Amino acid sequence: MVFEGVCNTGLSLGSTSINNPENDHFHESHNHHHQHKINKLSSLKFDHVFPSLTLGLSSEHKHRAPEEIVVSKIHGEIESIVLYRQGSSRSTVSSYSNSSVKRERDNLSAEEVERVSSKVSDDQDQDEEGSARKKLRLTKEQSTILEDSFKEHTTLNPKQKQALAKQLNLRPRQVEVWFQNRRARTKLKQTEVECEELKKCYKTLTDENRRLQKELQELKVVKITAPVYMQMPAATLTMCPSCERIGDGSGENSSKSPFSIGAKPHFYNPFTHPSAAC
DNA sequence: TTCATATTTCACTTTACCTCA
DNA sequence: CATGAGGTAAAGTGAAATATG
Repeated sequence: MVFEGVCNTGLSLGSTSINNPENDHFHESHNHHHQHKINKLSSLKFDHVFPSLTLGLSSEHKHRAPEEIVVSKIHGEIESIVLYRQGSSRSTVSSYSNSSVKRERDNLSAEEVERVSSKVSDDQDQDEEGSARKKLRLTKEQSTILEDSFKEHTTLNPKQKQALAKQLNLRPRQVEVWFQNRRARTKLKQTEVECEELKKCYKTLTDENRRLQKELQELKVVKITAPVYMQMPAATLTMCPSCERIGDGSGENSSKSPFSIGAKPHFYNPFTHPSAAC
């Protein structure tokens, strides 16, 4: 049905959850549940792997650079534990920027970017204590690679995430956040497109409805002023022998229904009969 | 089967940064 | 040049779904 094909935009309420089918035995903690997770991680028993391992994590302040723990676990065994610290020039080369840096960056080589980044990071080290969080700005190169990756797959499995993070010199969490936001942007755009389609559909149906109302009014007037058969030449009228209804014997409709009146049915159900535009 | 816990994703929100009037 | 408004994107938060033991 055309209405479904074009007007069914797929808009629906409710959320969907996409599970990653390639989910393996790799686990990573999240910043956004950081305090939460740290508490949980602190209670994890790593003793069988690292008998004397202790996680010396400070409690997180909301506006303080959070640490991140990445626990790689392959086939049930902990392979590595990586501690990241956002905002530290030693832990990440990624590109924090201030306004001047951003303007410069787009025209810089990777090497230069790194230099600028470390400059910024060094600046940040000075006010690391108690400073507000700084926002990462991705370089053009990083964005391009992420976009390319997104074209291939809109979700990442942990291995892909890890590899991409390594390639881009970002933390896995940052790659993950980028994909989350990218998916959200895609969805928003799609919703906007669907909204426009629905608006068009609505307009078409409104026009159709107006036209049909007008036609109905005209038919009512005709019915009041004279019976239909009175307006037709007598020669074109035939009488149904069984029900004694009158119809015109001419035209294409006569073959289908010799007793029908009018050339075509004008009353559409938009949900079963597509309107012109939908 | 039920329950607790861990992980991932989503929707929504906050916040830093950028652009422009 | 300074500044405030508005937009955008990175990151934070809580909840739901799902997997696992």
